[in-house]
Amino acid sequence: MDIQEAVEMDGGMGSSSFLDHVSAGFPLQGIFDFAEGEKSSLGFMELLGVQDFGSSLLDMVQPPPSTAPSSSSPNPTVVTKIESPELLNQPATPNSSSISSASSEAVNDEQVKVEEQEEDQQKTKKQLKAKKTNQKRQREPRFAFMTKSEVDHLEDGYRWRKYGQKAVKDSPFPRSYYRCTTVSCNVKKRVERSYNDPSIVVTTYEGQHNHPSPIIQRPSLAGVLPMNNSVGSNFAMPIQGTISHYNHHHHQQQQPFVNSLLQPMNLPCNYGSTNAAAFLHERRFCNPGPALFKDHGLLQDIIPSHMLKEE
DNA sequence: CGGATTTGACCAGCGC
DNA sequence: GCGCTGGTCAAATCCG
Repeated sequence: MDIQEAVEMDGGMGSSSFLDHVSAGFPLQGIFDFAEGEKSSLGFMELLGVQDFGSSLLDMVQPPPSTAPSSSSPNPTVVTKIESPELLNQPATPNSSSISSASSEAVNDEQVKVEEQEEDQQKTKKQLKAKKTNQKRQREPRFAFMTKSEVDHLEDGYRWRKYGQKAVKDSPFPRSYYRCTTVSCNVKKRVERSYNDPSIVVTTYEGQHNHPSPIIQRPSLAGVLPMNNSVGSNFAMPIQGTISHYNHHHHQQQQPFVNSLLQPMNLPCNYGSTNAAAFLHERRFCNPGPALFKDHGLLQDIIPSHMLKEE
């Protein structure tokens, strides 16, 4: 399974290529993919419980100029996409449109295309599935990270127990299923490798942690990790990896689900690193706290300066 | 010995 | 209805 397929599972990646962005030398090789958009104005960040940095990060993660027509202009197509009939071809929720308008700042045309294609491909599955699962399984919001890493199971500050592994169609790499080991925390994640680029690990999180990171709580780590001031957050960015976010519409969950999205969350962090330095970077963004990315100094820790958008 | 991992079986959803 | 696939379960196994 390649990345497209991998993500397609969650986001319905289409024929175009998210992976192209990756392999094309995307500076950060990172994309926040606010494909689902069933959220408020901060999209992924809000999903992650990050609320204070406004659109700066969203802007920041825009692709390089080659793929981003205009770094400063909002992208209306996102809204179009999000509110496309495909997506709304589900039992409409009162919050759908308002939430979906959210992430428009964060993505560019390329991303929108990808997202549209994903959704096109996935819409039928999702919607049909949603109808059926509406009564039974409650799907949690999902988002996926695409991370360049040599290790499959990336350290994200939480403890996971593997509960399954499946061979994935069209991919030589199996998909692993993990559950948060914390009792009463039903967060799951799936980890799989892109077969187009085996160095890329696709990690898909499902659900929200209802507890602090056990690693953060460790004194030894706490002393090392830069938890001071404004860098606190519930979320971490993969340093070298490509980030793809798919906060799935699980419309079958309707209102309760939407509400959950709008709540501050203690979502997992994802790390694309295997080295200590990167881990420290990552941890800092994983720490609970008010403001994330208050200054460019922080941003520049992880984002090339040219990726930073003037605010 | 307890917790984590492995792995085959099972189930549900979906397309044909 | 059948087969394929994703997702989960749970017994067996591994490991510290």
